[in-house]
Amino acid sequence: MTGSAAPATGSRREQILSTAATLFARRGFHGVSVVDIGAACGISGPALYKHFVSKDQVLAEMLVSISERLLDVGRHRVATAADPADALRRLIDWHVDFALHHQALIIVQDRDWSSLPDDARDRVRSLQRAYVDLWADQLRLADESLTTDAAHARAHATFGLINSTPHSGLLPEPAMHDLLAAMAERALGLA
Amino acid sequence: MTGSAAPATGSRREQILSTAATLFARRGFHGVSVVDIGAACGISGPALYKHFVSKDQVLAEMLVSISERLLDVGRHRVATAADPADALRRLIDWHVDFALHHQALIIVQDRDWSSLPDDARDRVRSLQRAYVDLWADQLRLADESLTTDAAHARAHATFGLINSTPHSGLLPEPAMHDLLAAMAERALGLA
DNA sequence: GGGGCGGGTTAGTGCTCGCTAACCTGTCGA
DNA sequence: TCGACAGGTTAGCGAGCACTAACCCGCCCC
Repeated sequence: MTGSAAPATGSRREQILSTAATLFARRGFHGVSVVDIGAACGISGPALYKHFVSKDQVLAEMLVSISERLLDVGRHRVATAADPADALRRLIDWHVDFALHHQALIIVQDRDWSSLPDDARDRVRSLQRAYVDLWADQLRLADESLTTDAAHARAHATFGLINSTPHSGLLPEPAMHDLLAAMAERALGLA
Repeated sequence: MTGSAAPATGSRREQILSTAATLFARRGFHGVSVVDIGAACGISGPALYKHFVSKDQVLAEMLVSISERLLDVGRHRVATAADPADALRRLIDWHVDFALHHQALIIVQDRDWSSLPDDARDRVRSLQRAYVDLWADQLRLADESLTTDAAHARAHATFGLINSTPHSGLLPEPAMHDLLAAMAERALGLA
């Protein structure tokens, strides 16, 4: 159930979403005005309200949709895996891929989630919780001595490792992918 | 109220710094007003300007001082290490320790550094660069096949792993310390 | 015992922001 | 041909912000 009755052709809408993501990543949600967003899209200021009901909603739509996507694809990867260790490797691969291709969203998600309106924040949090659980479940299947808290802590640490990529875009993409995936696998003891 | 046994010099200042760090971590620099900071300190609003020249300066002082401390202690740990692998283990230990005891500062540092005034931002960035170099140098000494870019990327990823701790304060502190240090060592191939 | 002063107060200023109002225009279906 | 409407414009409002001004009060030193 993604964003219900959207007029399928949202090219301006999507331009706004991706432009806003970049700006939010750079200066933070509260550091970017609707005039800034408009200007970066070639329109100006209040024209944004022809497409979104509020500035908050831009953020909300951005974060809800990526949380849904992370979880959906993650679930699919787990479902098609051979065993827990394989599932974890496929989760790592997916998360690294996502982080490398959506660096701005990664930054915004963990910096500005607290600026979300209440309902969207609840939704994002429950999606994220489900995503962490997905990882934690596989971790516990792969190592039965793990408590749920320890499994969650390991998952969070791995996200931190992978999500660090926007802070150091030094390597070309395939090399960066391999490096992060290898480090994550070793960190989780899959090496 | 406060009359007795107050550590005389700068106590208000430091109360403001630590209170502000907590608030900035929770809602972001731009999401916290000077009135909020004052209220959380038991004084109100503009009283802050008796201690700091601006709201920006509160952030600046906070981030510069922790960047200096990270680097200073880090350098000392390296200087007193037996070999590169030992140095890396000691760096990991120090960073984990710092992250666990200053969770708010960790969050603020990588979320709000871009809100710093120019001079402070330059200073923080150069301190952080020196700190990353400290790690990268040891990584290259421990593994001579590493390029400098690859070493920097590994260091950043390790920071991401360790700095994830504010996102999951699930485990008691010593257990969390051990878990993060072990994951970091494995991620860097020191296990 | 009076004055400098550190550290607090409240009132107010000017700016920026999110958002609304009112208006304009090109496109397109009947 | 026309009129509805999607998507743009500028003007302006009200709130909230960082910061200043002006004042106050207890403490310490001479």
